[in-house]
Order: sequence, then structure tokens, then C-alpha cells
Amino acid sequence: MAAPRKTWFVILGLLNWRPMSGYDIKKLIEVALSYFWSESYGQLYPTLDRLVGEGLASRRTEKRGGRSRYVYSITARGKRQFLAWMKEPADIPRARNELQVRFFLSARLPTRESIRLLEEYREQQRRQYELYRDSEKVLALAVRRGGLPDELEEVLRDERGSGRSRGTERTNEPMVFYLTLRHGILAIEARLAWCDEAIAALRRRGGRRA
Amino acid sequence: MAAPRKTWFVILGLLNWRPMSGYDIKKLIEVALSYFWSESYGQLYPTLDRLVGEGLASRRTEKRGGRSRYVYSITARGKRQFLAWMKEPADIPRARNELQVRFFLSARLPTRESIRLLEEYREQQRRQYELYRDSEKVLALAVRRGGLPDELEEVLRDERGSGRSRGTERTNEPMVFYLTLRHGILAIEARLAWCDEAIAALRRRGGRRA
DNA sequence: TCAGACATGTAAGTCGTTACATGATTCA
DNA sequence: TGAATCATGTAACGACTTACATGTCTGA
Repeated sequence: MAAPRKTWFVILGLLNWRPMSGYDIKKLIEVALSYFWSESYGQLYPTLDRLVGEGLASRRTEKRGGRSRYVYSITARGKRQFLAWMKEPADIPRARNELQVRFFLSARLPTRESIRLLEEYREQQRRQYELYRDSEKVLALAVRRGGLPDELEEVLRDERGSGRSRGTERTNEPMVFYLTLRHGILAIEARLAWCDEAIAALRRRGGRRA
Repeated sequence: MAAPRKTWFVILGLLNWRPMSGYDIKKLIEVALSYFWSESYGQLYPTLDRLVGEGLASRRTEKRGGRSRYVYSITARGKRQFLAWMKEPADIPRARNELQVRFFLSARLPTRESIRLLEEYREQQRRQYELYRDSEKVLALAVRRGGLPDELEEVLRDERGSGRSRGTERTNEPMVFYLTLRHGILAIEARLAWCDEAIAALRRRGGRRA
């Protein structure tokens, strides 16, 4: 029973970055993590409440030009829990790949159905690939410069000094951002290569028959 | 609102293969689909009930040497629904990759933490890779022979003639099985390559400092 | 002035897992 | 005889999404 609580720890990890409102967290995930993570408000706000209830985060009200909002900070206890979670082995994700299951289920259908599925998949991956490559160019440049692209600098703004670096506590940030993206790129390249291989194999063996 | 209903369609797709009991379906998924799909009994049995309720499957009681069991078959209506679903575009899976999020969240931690995460990931992938390669050898051989490995032949037994093929209605089965596995293999190779690239990059830039 | 961003939440429903519960049959 | 496999289910819980609900502020 129990304890995936991923949302819980991801929020804690982002608060460990800097204090934020629920809205900020949502935005940050959309801008910087969307390739591999998502959260809905329906998860987010209740989880923030629970985090405060457990003493892992604290909440204060902030006025930002008349409009007020809740800003959450991680507590010492929260920090400890987050660090402990980071040390635990990640659990193997339950396998559920819809494309693959569709492809498998096409085995008893005419070959052209399998091929159609693959072509659709290939096109979807190709589109995604272009987006990734664009981001990669921007990030690679930034990494060489030792910073982050402006959009990201902006989302992560407050916790940084007025300059680009606080000097003392150097971190991996830009490199980790870049490498995270590289993971996505290599994964897509593998899928594209697979599509080509699979389409060719099916055509060789009976695409005509279908 | 509504309608992932993946379990629903996967079961329908398997029943389209041949009539089966809930237990059979579970076994088939474990043996042949475990790399990319899973179902629990808690999902399976209630879904089978609903399928029958909707007239997409029918149930009969079968005696198998004194022990009785329910065997489900797909109906014409069920077949139509399954085919319709196969034609729909697969929805983009919601992105949730725990390893990547952990890695991202390590950006503010000492570099050695990021590297540790990667090494753990790499080892996990490497183990999985060995299993895949073993299966690949077996399957590749079978594909060349035009059949399936004995374990799979057994799980899929009844619907086949007494020989290896019913002659008339040739399908892609062996090739699709093989290609499905190839997808997994190429994906893992990409992840291993990424781990190497990422570890090297982090070491270059400050592994010492950590 | 009005669209779009900022901002916070709830309700209902689906999806899915785990643990529990039960019992027959087979084979070493 | 007792462990493994066959076989079917339910209860409780947790995770997650979508749609709904509501209101403010900023800038073109």
C-alpha cells in the first residue's frame, strides 16, 4: 500500500529551489519540466495544504501590488524529507505504453494497419523532435555561456543574486537543464530509428499482401 | 472528461485474439506484454463484467477437468468498438518520468548527487538490457523460422490449427512480437548512451568540486 | 474596455494498486 | 500432505484529471 506521493516530493523539491505560490509551481513545471512532468491544480493545491499540515512547508500571504497570494516555503523538516526521498531508489515505473500496446494488438490485423500505426507514431515523434532541437540550440548556447536562457532565468529569478551568479554556491543548473533535454532528444531519435526499421521490416514481409 | 478506458480496449483487443478467462488474460499480459503493459485483477475482473454488461463481450462457463471457469468472447459489437479504437489517434501520454524529475531536482544539490542518480539509473537499465537481449535472440530465431518461441506458442495455443499455421489467414504475429521487443531495446540503448554522455559531462564540469 | 494573465480553489468521477478473501486441483 | 498453480473476486485507498467556480489586475 501507499506512498507513491510523487507530487508531494516534486513540490517539495521545487520549494527547495525557492519559495513559490501554487501558481508559480504550475508555471515552472509547464515551462521547464513539461517534457517529463505535469501537475494539475486539482493535485497541486490540496497537496500544498497537506504539506503545510505536516509541517513540511510553511505558508505566508504576500501582497504583490494590491493582489495577494500565498507563498510557500520549505521547512527544515521538509528539506530533510526531500533529501531522504532523493536518496531512495526511484521505483520502476509501471509499464503502460499505449502506442506499443496498439502496435502489438495490430498483429492480428492486416499488415497495412500495423504500418499505418507506425507512420502515425513516426510523424508525432518527428514533430516533437523539432521542438526539442530548437530548445537544444538555445540551451547549448546558454550552457557554454555558463547561464540559462532568458525565459528560464525569468521563471527562476528571485533566488539568484542581481548578477548572474552568487559566486559562492555554484550549482549544476544549466548543465542539468541541458542534459535533461538531451535525454528527451536521444529517446526520440531511438524511436524514429525504430519506426524506420519496423516499417521496412513489415513492408519486406508482406506489406504487399495487405 | 472521460474515456481513457485503456484497460477496456486492451482486453477487447486480447479477446479479439481468442476467447479467454480473466486469468488467461492476466497471464498473457505478464508473459507477452509485460515490457509495456500491466493490469491488476482489481481492474481486470470488474472491467470484464462491464464489457459483458455493454454487450461487447459474452461470458460462458467452461468445465476444464472438474474445475470451472468463465471464458469471455468478443461480440460483433465489441469487435467494431475495438477496430474503431485502433483507428483513433493514440493520445499523447501524460509525461511523468520519475528518474528525470529526480535528476532535474538534483540541479541544486552537489554534483556528486546528480552523478549518483545517473549511475543508479544506468545500472538499472543495464540489467533490463540483458533480459531484452536474451529474449531478442530467442525471438529473432523464431521469426526466421516463421513461428513463435514455445512459451508464446503455448500461451496463444488454442486459436492455432494443429500445425504451426492455419495456412489461409497469415498474420504478422511473429514479426510484431519481435519488433515490439526491438522498440524496448533501442529505447534502452538510447538511455545507456545518455547516461554515459551525462556522467562524462558532469565529471568534466565539476565532479571534483563535489 | 476587454482579453489575457494572475490567482486559488472544489466536486465528481475515473483509473489503478494492494491487500484481503476464498477455494479447487495438480503434482512431487 | 502441502506447495504451486488455477481461478475469481471485493474493499479501501490513493492518484489524477476535468470541469466548474470565482475574482483581480495589467496593459494594449
